[in-house]
Amino acid sequence: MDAKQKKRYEVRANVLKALAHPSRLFMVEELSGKSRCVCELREMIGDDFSTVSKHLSVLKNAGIVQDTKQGTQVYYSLKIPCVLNFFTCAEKVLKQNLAEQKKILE
Amino acid sequence: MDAKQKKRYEVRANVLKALAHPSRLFMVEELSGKSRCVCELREMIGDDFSTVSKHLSVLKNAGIVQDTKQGTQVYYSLKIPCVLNFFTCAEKVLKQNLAEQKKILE
DNA sequence: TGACAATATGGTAAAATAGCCAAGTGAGGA
DNA sequence: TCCTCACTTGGCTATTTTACCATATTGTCA
Repeated sequence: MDAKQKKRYEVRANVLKALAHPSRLFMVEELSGKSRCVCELREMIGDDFSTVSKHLSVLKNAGIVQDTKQGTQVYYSLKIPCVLNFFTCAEKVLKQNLAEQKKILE
Repeated sequence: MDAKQKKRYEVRANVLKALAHPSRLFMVEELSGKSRCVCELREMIGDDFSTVSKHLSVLKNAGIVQDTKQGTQVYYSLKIPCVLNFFTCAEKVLKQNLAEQKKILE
């Protein structure tokens, strides 16, 4: 791998890294369809305001979500809907894993 | 989010986390189509043998790849091909990001 | 059997990440 | 204008991740 190729994979990995956290994954799914303000997400997740805010900025920096101010509130929405495909695939991986674990126990 | 839902997202995030590293992403793409032995992957990546081996075990533990021994070599192959979709989507995110950066510079 | 080749594993130091508290910002209402 | 609400940012510590080196392990071949 030369430097250029390496960079290519780094950049891609960063997108995945941004998604690879339970709360952020939850947010992304929650933002599919409708946009939500930080306070709504915070309530659903239950973490500190600052924690939720930082997670959102990670997603924003990765280019996955976008934000708009509406008065005193900030609304986030999903920018690239295809990230939802990750769920479908992750689900497949997990199902397969479960199936194999069952097989071992039989 | 109750404990059960939290667990659900944790498990999914773990699949993504396994993919969220440049070398591992490279391997997954490289393993699409044909299987490769550790030494081949090591040569392509250029890291230490132990490093490559550990990356592979991360992918294996996540259920993304599988391995078979052939004599003294270990061949890895992709178990769940849909992970390749990640690339397509990550690509879209990146393209969009680039397009926006260009807009800002104009 | 002994030695070597291909991997895996344990240990460890450095870097990155997560989540809390406290302090800062900015819009809207009293 | 001052206060408050909805966030964001900075600072800090605990945890996780990464990648190397050294040390097993395991199969092959002489």
